[in-house]
Amino acid sequence: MKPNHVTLVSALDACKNKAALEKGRQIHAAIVSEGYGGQSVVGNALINMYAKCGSLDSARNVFMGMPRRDVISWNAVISACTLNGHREEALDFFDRMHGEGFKPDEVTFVCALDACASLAAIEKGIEVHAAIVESGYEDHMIVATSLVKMYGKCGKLDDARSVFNRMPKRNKISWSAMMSACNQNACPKEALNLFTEMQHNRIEQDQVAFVCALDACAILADLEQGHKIHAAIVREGYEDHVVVGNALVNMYGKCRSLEDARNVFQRMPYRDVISWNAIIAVCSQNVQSRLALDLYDQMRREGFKPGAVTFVCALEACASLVDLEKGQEIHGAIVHGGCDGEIIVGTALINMYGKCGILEDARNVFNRMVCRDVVSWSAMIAACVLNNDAKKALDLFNQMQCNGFMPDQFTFACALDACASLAALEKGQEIHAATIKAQCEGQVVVATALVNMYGKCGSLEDARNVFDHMPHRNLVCWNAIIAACARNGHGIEAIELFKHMQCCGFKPDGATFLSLLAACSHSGTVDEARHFFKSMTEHHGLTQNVEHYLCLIDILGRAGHLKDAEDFINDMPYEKETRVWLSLLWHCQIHGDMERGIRAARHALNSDPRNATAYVLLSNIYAEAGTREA
DNA sequence: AGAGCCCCAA
Repeated sequence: MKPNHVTLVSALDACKNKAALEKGRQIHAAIVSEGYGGQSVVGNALINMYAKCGSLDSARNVFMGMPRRDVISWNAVISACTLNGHREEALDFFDRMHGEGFKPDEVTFVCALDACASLAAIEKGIEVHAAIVESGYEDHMIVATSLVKMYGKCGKLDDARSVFNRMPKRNKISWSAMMSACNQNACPKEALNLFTEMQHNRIEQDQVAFVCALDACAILADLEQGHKIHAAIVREGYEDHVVVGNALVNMYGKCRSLEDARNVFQRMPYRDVISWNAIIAVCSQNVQSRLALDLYDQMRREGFKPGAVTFVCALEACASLVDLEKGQEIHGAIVHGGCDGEIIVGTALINMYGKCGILEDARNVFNRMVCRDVVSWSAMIAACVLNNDAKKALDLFNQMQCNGFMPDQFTFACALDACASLAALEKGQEIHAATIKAQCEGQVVVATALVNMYGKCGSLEDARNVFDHMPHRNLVCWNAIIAACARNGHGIEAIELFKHMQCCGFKPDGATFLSLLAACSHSGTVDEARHFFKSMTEHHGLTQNVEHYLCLIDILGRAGHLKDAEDFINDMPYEKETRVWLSLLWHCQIHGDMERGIRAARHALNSDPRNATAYVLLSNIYAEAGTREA
C-alpha cells in the first residue's frame, strides 16, 4: 500500500523524537519519489526532523527548496537555527519573513526572543518587542514570559519587571522566569520575595521554582534560608529530582557548607554529568581541590563522559594545587574528548598553565585558540603578571584593544597589577583614566587594584583617595589599603584602618594580619606585633602560616630580640624552611651575635647545604667578629 | 511556543 502524506508526516515526527537521522533521510527519499515534496505540511515536518537530528544544513535546504511556504515553515526554519546554535541566522530569517509579507505569530515571536536572549542582543530584542506590541501579542502569556526572559538575560531587570507586572495572566512559568531574571541581575532578595508571593497567591511551586529559590540562596550565601527551602523541597517531594539535587549541591557549596553538599550528592538516587560537575566545583571552591580531582577520576570510572564544564572545574583544582602533571593529563583528555575548541576550556587551560608557572604553554594554548573573548585575553594577561612578565602583560592589554575587545573590570585589574609590579606610576595613572572613561573605577575589583597599584608605586595619598571614594567595599580592598599603608611606613594609619574595618563588620583574614605585622615592622612596636600574632588564633580563629612567622621573626630580629626570635622559631609547629633560619642569621649578623648566628647558619645549611646566602652571611659574621677582636 | 542545575579572567 502506498503511504499517504499523513502517514509520512507522522513517520517523520517519530524520527524527530528519536533523533533517528538515517531513517529520516530514507523517508525523505520516499517523499520525493512519491511526489509529496511540494506540500508545505510535509516540508515543515522535514525541517523539524532535520533540526532535531542536528542537521541544520538539510533543514535549510528543504526550506529553500519549498515551492510554497506558510508561517509554520518560517517558524520551523527559525527554530531549527536556534536549536543548532545559529542564533544570528534565526534572526535573519525572522527579518526576511517580515520582508516577504508573512505575519509572525506567537510561535515566531517566542523563537525570535529566545535567539535575542541567548545572544544578549538587546537592540534586536526591543525591536521584536515593538513588533509584538504592534501585532497585539503583548498580552499573550507565553510571549510575555519570553519577553521577561529576554530582558533578564540582557541585563534589563527594570524592563523585565514592567512586562511581568503588566501581564494580565501569569502562570508558574512566568513567575519562575521573573525569579530567574532577578537572580541574573544581582537581586536575589527580590527573587526570594517573589517566591513567597507565589505562595500567597497560591501559585503551584514546582521543581523549577524551587531551583530558582535555591539559586537565590546560593548568590546570597544564605545557609539558613537554604536549609528552609531544602526542608520545603523534601515536604513537597521534589528531593529526588536531579536538577533540584544539583541546585542543592551548588547552593550548599556557595554557602560554604561542604558537609551538606556532600550529603546531598551521596543521597542522590540519579546523577548526571551536571551533578558531578557541581560537586567537583563545590570541592574546589571550598579548598578541597584534591578531593575535587578524586571525584573527577571517580566520575570517569563510573562511566560518565566529562564535558567542557567538567574539564574547567578539574583544571581549576589543578591550578590551585599547582599540580602540573594532573593538569597535563586533563589537557590530554580534553583533546581526546574534542573539547579543545571551547573558549572556557582554553581559558581554564591558560589559567592552569599560568598558575603552574609554565607561561610558554599558556601562550601556546592562547595562540591556538580559534575564538577568544575578553575573559581569555584577561586570563593570558593575568598569567603574564603572575609569571613576572608585566611588560608582556601590558603589551597584550594594548593588543586586545586593537583587536576590538573592550577591557572589563577584570582586565583593568590585571593591567593595574602589571603596573603595580613594574612600579609604573605613569602607566597606572593612564589606566586609571581609562577606567574612569569606561565607568569601571567604582567597581570593587578595579578600585582594589587601583589601591594596590598606588600603594606599590609609593603614592599612598592616591591609594587612600581611591579607597575613600569606593561605593562598596569588601575584605580584599580593606586588606589592600592596610597593606598600602604598611608598605609606605604608615603603621599607625594601618592599625586605625584595621579597627575601622572591624567596626564595619568585616572579619580579618590571614592577609589582613600579614599587612598588620608588616605595619608593626615599620613602626617597630614589638609588643603590638606579638599581640596581633597571638590574637589571630586567640580571637579570630585563624592559623598562622610561614609568612606570618617570617614577619614576626623579622620584627623581633630588627629590635634585637634575638633570643626571642630563636625560641620562636624552635616553637614553630611546622617544618622550618631555610628562609626562616636565613632571616635569623641576617639579624644575628647585623647585631653581631656570632654564637647564635652560627647556630642559625648550621640549621640553614642543614636544610639546604648549597645555600650561597647562608655562606655569605656566615662569612660576614666571622669577618665582623675578626674586626672587633682586632 | 515559554521558566531551572554545573562553568573561564581579579
